[in-house]
Amino acid sequence: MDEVFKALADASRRSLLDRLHARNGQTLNELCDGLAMTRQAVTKHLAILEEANLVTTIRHGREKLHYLNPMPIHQIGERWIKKFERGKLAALGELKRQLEKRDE
Amino acid sequence: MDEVFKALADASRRSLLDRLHARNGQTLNELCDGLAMTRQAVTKHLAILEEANLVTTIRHGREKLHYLNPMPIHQIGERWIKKFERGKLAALGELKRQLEKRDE
DNA sequence: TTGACATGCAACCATTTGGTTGCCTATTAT
DNA sequence: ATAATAGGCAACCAAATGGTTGCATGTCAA
Repeated sequence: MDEVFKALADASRRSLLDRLHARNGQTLNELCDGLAMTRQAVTKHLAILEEANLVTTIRHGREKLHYLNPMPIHQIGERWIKKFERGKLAALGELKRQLEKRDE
Repeated sequence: MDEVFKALADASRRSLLDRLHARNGQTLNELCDGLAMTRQAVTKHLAILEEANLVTTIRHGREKLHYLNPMPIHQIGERWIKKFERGKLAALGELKRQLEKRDE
């Protein structure tokens, strides 16, 4: 779980996921296109995404195809975000109440 | 958005949010209890959470009360995670297909 | 078979991060 | 008044992070 949060903490990595979301199964060089980074930097980012199981790769000859694995993102939604959804309104209400009390 | 992701990337900070989720409106010292960290380290974490708008504080005499603001978490769920929910099954299907093709 | 293409590996670098210690200030209780 | 309590500030530090460059390797096409 921690690895997933850490992987998502970087904007470049999130944009790589976005690109794979738009078109799955891209090669390393395709994913580099248009990014203001060297290929090696992208390689490192993809390694982190792979480590976090957000991306799965398949070698196909001299190419390496990258596929998005949406499960970890889904799990963060289920196991973490939803916990804060419950009680969200209560927390907001309390926050509002306390902010108002401040001005007494 | 980036600030929120970065704030959530640290396990200590997520645990602080958990604690506030369990009991809202705690003081700095209360939040320090049981953590293997100095008070100053916790202060820094809370500052990052505050910066990301995940926590709002109210001074009350010499105490500083910390309140959870669940909105940024909610927004990440809405604006980011849900995007990957759509097409999740398609992506998983394609992933499976490619993984099988690998063994041909 | 030889050159071009796709990727991998390793060393290096600056900056950020997560933490510490030491001391200072403000508020409350005795 | 004074001691204890709650928190703030600043300097410092080691390790992690995000990036680079240079070179090596494997694979495909002419």
